[in-house]
Amino acid sequence: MKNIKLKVARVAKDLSQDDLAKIVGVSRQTIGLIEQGKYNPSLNLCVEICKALSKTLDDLFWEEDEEE
Amino acid sequence: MKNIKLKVARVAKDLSQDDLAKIVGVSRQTIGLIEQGKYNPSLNLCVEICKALSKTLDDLFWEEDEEE
DNA sequence: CTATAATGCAATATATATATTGCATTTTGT
DNA sequence: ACAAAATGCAATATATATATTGCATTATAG
Repeated sequence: MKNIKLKVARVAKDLSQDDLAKIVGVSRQTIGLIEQGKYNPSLNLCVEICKALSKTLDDLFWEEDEEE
Repeated sequence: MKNIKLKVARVAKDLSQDDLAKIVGVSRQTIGLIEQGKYNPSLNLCVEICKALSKTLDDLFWEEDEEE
């Protein structure tokens, strides 16, 4: 499923996908695909994204009820 | 770094690595290596582990200050 | 309305998470 | 002390996250 919370947190910091990608050291596509829910990032990448956006894992990546 | 919180949460539920592995649908080695901090699980796997242990991502996988 | 930036999408290539098997070592129960 | 279970470790194989490039589309600024 799409990760709206991530997108909101990113735009709240006035960052483009490309900006965030550079900060956390991945490609723009990776950020885009994560926001679109098209894949399953690694824990380390999630943590880096959280730090870049001043959030925690639960803030951005925890869904109370998830379907696949 | 080793994930002590994961190990503690697992033994608190009286589960072996193999038990937990079966519940979340991965191999025993995968659980063992995550506990030893020898790799970087996917977000989906982290979420499944959390659910199996009645914890959240922040409970098991968030470290306030991490070094690599 | 037009230029530019931001995002989506597709294809191929690479790195790495995960599976599998087998065995060694440690831990636990009796 | 012994048996059984739990864990660690190593090698090879596979699936998939991620990189890279290029182009199409959508949003934003002038």
